[in-house]
Amino acid sequence: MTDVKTGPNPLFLREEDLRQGIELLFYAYRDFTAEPDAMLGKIGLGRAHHRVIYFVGRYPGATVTELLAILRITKQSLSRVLGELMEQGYVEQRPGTKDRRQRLLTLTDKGQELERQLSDAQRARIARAYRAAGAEAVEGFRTVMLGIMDEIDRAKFPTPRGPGGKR
Amino acid sequence: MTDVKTGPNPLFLREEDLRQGIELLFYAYRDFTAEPDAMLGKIGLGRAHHRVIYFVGRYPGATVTELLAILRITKQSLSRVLGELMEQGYVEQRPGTKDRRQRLLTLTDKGQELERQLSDAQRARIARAYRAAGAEAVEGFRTVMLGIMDEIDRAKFPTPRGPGGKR
DNA sequence: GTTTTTACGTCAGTCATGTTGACTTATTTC
DNA sequence: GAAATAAGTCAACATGACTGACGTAAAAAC
Repeated sequence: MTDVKTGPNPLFLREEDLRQGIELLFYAYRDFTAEPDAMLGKIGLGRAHHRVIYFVGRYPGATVTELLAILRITKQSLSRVLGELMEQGYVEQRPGTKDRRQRLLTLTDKGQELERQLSDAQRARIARAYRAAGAEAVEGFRTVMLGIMDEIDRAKFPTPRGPGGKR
Repeated sequence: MTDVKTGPNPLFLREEDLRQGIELLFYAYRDFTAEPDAMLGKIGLGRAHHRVIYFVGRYPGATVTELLAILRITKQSLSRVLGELMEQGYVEQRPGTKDRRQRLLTLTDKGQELERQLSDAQRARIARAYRAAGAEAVEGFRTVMLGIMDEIDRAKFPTPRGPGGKR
């Protein structure tokens, strides 16, 4: 108890600090997803559809296998969601040219429009938080979030270059 | 377009930066929840049970209404999960003393033990990320996460006091 | 050139977690 | 005493995940 030893490195981790980290993730994620979820509900879609639309928009021409690796869900789960999105004209697929077994996925115009609307709410939230926090805090955020995620996906986030400015 | 006005503040936000923020949240949360989910699966519980156990452990004597405000789910959803946890001896309730309509929730020893096991995986993940990132980055993480969540719950995270050290 | 692996799809059944809506009981507040 | 609040309950339903089994086409390996 009274674990208050002041070292030269201010980073000693109390129970309290770690608990706070857990809760920050819970609350931030809860609120981060609330707006898109509400929009999706109105058109009869769910969060799973948002994720697929988001990542197909992010990686146009992605294959089903690539999507599965990102989402970490089963083929059967993805299949239903993807099927609904294609049936409703948000996503299209075409056979791969190099490998004709593959289905390369892209967003239709309708899909891009929905993607934009959904992610705009999230982008605005991130932008607001980033602006209020400042560039240095954003770098810290980035570093910690990368440390929280599994190592395997960190390569998706290349080291940022400042805007030619200081440093 | 080309919204690139470089002010004295180096924080100008490109599409790319915001997109990256969205993805950091997705990947970090995905991996943050994976380990407890796997443990819970083995004993026939799910993430919803973890959340209840976590917050009852965090706020011993919390009422059902308080829990509902934190989790933002319906009473009926909570009721099922809470019922299972009580039936299986993880959570207990006793009537409130000041207001006898209330049910004050606490973890049993068994519940505390499970809470510890589940959250240990998450605490270890946070601790690893914090240590690798350093104190300054952690402060930035905290600031940005607070900015992402709705204002209403920020009061749950009082401004940290350094350990009597620098600053 | 046959075998094996891979990419994708599908059918069927199940489970966990959330929702809405209606209604009840006990207790506190006005 | 009436109204509001805290909690619980029943019923029906939607979503998003899972396992397991099986099928097809194409590419890769032998």
